[in-house]
Amino acid sequence: MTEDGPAHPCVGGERLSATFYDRPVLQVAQDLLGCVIEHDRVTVRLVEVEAYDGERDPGSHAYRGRTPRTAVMFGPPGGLYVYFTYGMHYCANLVCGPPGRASAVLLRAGAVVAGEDLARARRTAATHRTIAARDLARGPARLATCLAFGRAQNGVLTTAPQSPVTVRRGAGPIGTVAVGPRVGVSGPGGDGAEFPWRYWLEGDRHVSAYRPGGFRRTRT
DNA sequence: CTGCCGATCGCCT
DNA sequence: GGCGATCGGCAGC
Repeated sequence: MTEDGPAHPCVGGERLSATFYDRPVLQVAQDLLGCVIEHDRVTVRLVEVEAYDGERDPGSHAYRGRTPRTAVMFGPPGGLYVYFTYGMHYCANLVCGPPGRASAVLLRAGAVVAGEDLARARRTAATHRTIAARDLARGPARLATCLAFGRAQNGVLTTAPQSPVTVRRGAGPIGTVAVGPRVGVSGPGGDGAEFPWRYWLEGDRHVSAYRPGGFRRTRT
């Protein structure tokens, strides 16, 4: 491999660099669509993501400042932020620039393009059900399960040469990018009017089915 | 397909 | 003590 000049943007196989992540989060989020993420023999092509801005976005875990849980988001771009939620699920984000701003992109859904049998085994072990290929990584916690993401992967720097988690450009065209409200975000801006920061590949069957406007019912 | 609901526990107030 | 950046089962259309 040579160090001369940047890789051609359409060539697959090159790991995304710190430069890729060290840009505004909305830009990084859109550019991640069509990219592939690999860990422990399973590869997923990203078809749906959401952007979170640690400074101006009340929906971000980092909005209220740095805590032990959110520390990774304040670290270098390209870091993997894995968090545990609802008492049973893990979700994964990629940290973006500028450094220290605590912005990140939530990986919401993808298509398993390699290691399908292993991905299915992981999902089956978690659910004790048979899973259709389309549903393997259709949702942030499902995607994390396919890739075997857990506490051990929190803080992994995906741009490091020996990183166990790699993110690369996809090979083919990505088609049309759709934009809309984020899923499951409540509170100020939760309706998506202020932060339409969910991006997905239009028409892709692997995009999660959860309604962007899914209203949370206040308990009566 | 849609809507409703419970599971389950770490995090923050 | 309250509430999630969720998921799967079930009922109903």
